[in-house]
Amino acid sequence: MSPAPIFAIADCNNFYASCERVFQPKLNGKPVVVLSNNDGCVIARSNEAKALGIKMGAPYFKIEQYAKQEGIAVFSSNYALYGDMSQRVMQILASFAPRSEVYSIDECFLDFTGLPQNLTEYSLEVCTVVKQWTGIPISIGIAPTKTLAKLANRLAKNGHSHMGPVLDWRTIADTDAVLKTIALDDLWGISRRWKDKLNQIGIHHALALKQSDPKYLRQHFGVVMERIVTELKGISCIALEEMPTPKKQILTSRSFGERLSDYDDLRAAVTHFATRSAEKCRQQQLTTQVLSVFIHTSPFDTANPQYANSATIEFDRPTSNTSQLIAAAQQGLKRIFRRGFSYQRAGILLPDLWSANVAQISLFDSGESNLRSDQLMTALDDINRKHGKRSIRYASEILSKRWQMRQQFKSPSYTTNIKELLTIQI
DNA sequence: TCTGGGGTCCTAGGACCC
DNA sequence: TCTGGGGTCCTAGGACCC
Repeated sequence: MSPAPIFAIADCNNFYASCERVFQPKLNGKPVVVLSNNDGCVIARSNEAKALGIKMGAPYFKIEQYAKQEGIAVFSSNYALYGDMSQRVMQILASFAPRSEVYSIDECFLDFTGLPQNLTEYSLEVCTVVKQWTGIPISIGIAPTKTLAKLANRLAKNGHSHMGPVLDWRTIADTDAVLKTIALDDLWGISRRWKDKLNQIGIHHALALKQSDPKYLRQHFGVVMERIVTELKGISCIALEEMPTPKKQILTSRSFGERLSDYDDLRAAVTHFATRSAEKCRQQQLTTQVLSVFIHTSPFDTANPQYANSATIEFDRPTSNTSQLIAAAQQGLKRIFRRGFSYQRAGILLPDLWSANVAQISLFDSGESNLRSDQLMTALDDINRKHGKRSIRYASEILSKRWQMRQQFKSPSYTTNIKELLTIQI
């Protein structure tokens, strides 16, 4: 019989805020927040910012005054930096376990099954090494199921562990007493709506959920809830997934820095999104059979007329060719664009992806023209990698820049752009 | 004036076939 | 033409995650 599984989840504390601090150590101990794209709302907060009452998702314009008054350091999001820091952290974490699963930009599941070490001490060492080598503080939760590991991690983060940033669920004397104190929406996979629905049938905390009948819950909530209950009981049914599963869809979309009503501005935006989508496809060695382009006005702008529409274009054969995606995107946009609206957002969705290797070749295709266009795309990607993103672009993308995001407080891309290296003055 | 972006999974219901 | 069951495929929408 194989040993009972042991999962750990390592989670970077306030990840985006911590990344910014690595390069500005004077911000240690100070409140820091990071804003979403377009500097719209708060998506990451240091502990000090949380203590000041800054809420996750708070619109920036509503807290701007307060932030200034309290001396909160504010950053636009810098995904080049966070992505690169994430890779460094993940690489270190993976070296501490036979198997690992990168779960999100700041979280990684580790398989600790059968390790001979004292797992609490071992995990404390992992935290120390990650902090020393990257500057990023992490917490680790350990348990027989992913759901309980996530919970243990949360408890450790909130200071409920005697071992600092690490909590092994199995060292807790009375786990049911702990579960009784846990709100339903503090569990992985349960959000406000389900919490309310569970409340309605008399389930008010994690212990009550654990003790309820999985089959009954399956009928009313589906198989996802059944799994959560089973995992709370300590029976693992959500496995570690080492191999990242190939993407099933690719979405590239943005809110604009300002409202747009001109066709040419939207065309430039949509061209950019199509270009990015094609690049993502090629990076992941995928091709797409279908492209869908959508535009809409702001749902918050109730004073003006609303409009939203999308158009879907099918290709003769699956492709990842930038020119083809742009052509389709512009064709679709022409179909759905209406004059007289203030557009807030547009995007490109590729909902039907194929592995580039198994892409079917249509009967009437000449193999040679495919090869030539593949070579052209490879050359394009190479040049842009070597000389910086966007060195070579399609003309219709650069006709307008008005759609671009507001990023008032963006830090340099210290680790990914040679021109933005950290400089130190002595 | 100002409210993110990119995903996944599951389910229900309709269309269609045998 | 009618009746009925069972299966598959597709899509839209709802729920969740970070």
